[in-house]
Amino acid sequence: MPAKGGRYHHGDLRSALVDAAVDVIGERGVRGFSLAEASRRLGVTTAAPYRHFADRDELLAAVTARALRVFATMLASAADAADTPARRLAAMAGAYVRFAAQQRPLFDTIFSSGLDKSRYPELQRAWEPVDALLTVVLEVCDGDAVTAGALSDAVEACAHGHAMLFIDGDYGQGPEAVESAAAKAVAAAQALIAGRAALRPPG
Amino acid sequence: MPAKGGRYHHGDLRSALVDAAVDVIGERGVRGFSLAEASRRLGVTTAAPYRHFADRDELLAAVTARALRVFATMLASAADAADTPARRLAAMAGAYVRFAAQQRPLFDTIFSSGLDKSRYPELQRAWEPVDALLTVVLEVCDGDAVTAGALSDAVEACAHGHAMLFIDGDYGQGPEAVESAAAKAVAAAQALIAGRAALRPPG
DNA sequence: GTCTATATCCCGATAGAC
DNA sequence: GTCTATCGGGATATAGAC
Repeated sequence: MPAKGGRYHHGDLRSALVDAAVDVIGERGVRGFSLAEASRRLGVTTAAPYRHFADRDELLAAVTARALRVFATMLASAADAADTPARRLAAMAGAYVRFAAQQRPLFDTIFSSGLDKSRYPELQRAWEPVDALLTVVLEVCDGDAVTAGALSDAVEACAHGHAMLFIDGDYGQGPEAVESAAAKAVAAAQALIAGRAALRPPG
Repeated sequence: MPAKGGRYHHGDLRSALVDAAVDVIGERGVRGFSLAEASRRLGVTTAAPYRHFADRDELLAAVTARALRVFATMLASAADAADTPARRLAAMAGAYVRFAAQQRPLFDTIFSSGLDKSRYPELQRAWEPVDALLTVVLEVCDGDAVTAGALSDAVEACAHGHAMLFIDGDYGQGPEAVESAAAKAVAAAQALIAGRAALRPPG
């Protein structure tokens, strides 16, 4: 906590800036984020961040990396609580929606930052644990890689779509709407698993 | 066409501004859009738009309304080309993805403008034709409204998710990637239809 | 219906002091 | 490692002339 109007000397401005950025994004959206505003909230001048980040986008990348760690953790713990591969996959779809709802600034940052991912190797690395989690589909499909790839895409798309529709307010607001949306995502994943024969590419 | 540096007197600046806005959004994204830039491209001053729109957001709302009309048209013509309710639903999922790919500025505007929809009745009206198209699911489910509602949500979410993943570049670029992504959305819709029994809310 | 001119605000980024 | 000071740029929006 910086003293009001005082200087900020606790030596972890870098990390504090990431926190502040999340707050700003939560209130004003990704597009409303600015280095200046984050600095102001910490009681430092707008010049200070440049000791720790080359520019605005680099801070945004740091926020994204943190967001992806949280995301992967939520998906993993949902998967761990289920007892079959199919249930694990469905549970991750539900966790996907809950992450969007409960950590909306992080979700927005991951998917709407507008950052050119290829320019930030840090981000590509941060995505890997998330992608790895989707490999459970291989077990669901008994090692059939073609069907597994299709199922993986479909479940991911479906979970993402439910998350977006929830955020858009189509399912209402409040904790009960979150659970309702998550349940829809779980059910859709189960339906996709059940109907996965239709997913195989033509031919 | 405004003369270079000349005045703009053709009397349809309002409509021209919507066109220009689409161009700007196509090049810089929704968040890069500004009234000033759109004005500049038409050779008018930044004050001119205020004769036609109260503020920046009102122009953005006009763009969104136009985008929704195009969207509804694409979905409808895809549905018309299919011969069974189930195929119509699946065809709309494919058209959803194609719209995102072929009319990306419009898609972005609809889903990422950050506009508070409840404040623009014009937008709520513009959504109605799109929502109405999804009622084909009732036929797919033989009038079972509960399953139909769940199936409708699932297909919409899935199509939306595939569109987003395509835009994010996860499926590659180019016309062939578009068709691939659209095919995935169609297949996913079919899988959801096939597995729709799993979609019914618990109980 | 558009222009000129202007007021106001915010942002990113840098140089140099401490 | 942070501050002071500042530059340059771009946006929204308004007032008043034509």
